Amino acid sequence: MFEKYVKLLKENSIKITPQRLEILKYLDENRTHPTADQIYTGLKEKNPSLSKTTVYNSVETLEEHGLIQSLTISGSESRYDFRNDMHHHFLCKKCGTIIDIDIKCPNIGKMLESGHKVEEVHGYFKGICKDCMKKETKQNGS
Amino acid sequence: MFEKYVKLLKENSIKITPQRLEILKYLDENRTHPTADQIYTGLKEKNPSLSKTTVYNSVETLEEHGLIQSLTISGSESRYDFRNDMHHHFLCKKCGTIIDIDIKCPNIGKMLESGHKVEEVHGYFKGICKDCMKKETKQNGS
DNA sequence: ATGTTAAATTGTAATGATTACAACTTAGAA
DNA sequence: TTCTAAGTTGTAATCATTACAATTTAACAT
Ligand SMILES: [Mn+2]
Ligand SMILES: [Mn+2]
Ligand SMILES: [Zn+2]
Ligand SMILES: [Zn+2]
Repeated sequence: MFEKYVKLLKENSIKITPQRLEILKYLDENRTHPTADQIYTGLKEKNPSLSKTTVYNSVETLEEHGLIQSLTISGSESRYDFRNDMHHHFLCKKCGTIIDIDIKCPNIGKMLESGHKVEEVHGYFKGICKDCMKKETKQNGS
Repeated sequence: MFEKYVKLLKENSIKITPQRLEILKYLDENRTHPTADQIYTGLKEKNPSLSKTTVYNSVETLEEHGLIQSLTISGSESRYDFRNDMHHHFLCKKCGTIIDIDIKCPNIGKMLESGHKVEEVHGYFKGICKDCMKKETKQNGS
């Protein structure tokens, strides 16, 4: 059940705790880029002793070690992503969904020449997602 | 003094108020991507009656009309940019500076094919800026 | 120029996400 | 099994942002 996450934590010399395992598993199984609160609520029922502070502490640790990444796409709250590889995101202003966009940033080469040391790359698009566009079209009849 | 900003507001049919003119001028003259609080503090002395709520209201209006744009690069607070054209940013984790990166995103073409309606494009790089790298090199002697 | 009114400004209070902190618990090493 | 540094928990504090109601004002019509 948790072997995969135990392995991940061990490989990164992070202490193995039930809370961290649950949070990792939740993020792995919920690729919706959930907020800290969504992680907390999603796990609280099966883990009644879980504290929201622990969720914050855990995602911070996991991010520091590069196991997960956090997104500041929405402004009001951080979102967490099990995927730690570089990829872009699309935020739908209508339904709030955050979609993975699997494209590489071709600008990294230029950034390396700039003299700045690049450690993170974030690409965010915002607009109306495909599904919401379909719904709009239906309503308008156009 | 303010003709430029009066013109901008008029062109966009936004009511002209002293506060909006001051805020626009501040953003034009401070291309550091300041926070709402920095705008407020920067103007408060010369405009003692200014309210922080007005700063929030004003930047919201200005952004809605496309006169300025807001960045969610830092996570903890929004930053405002007089430039409204598409460009990328670099956030230095050491000194906190946000630098304009004048490159276009070559991925927009692909996004148009995706079926999603793209309204905003944000590209953020994070790391250590050129200046902070120089200082580090001096210290390490390497 | 004056009056009118919808919109803008202001100050304060409420909200909501995140962090600080101190007491308690536990994972992992010896 | 014992020990202890690290992790967890609950609560309180912080900080950015928003809500709201009273006051003021920009822009338009007279
Ligand atoms: Mn993702
Ligand atoms: Mn900029
Ligand atoms: Zn949508
Ligand atoms: Zn720097």
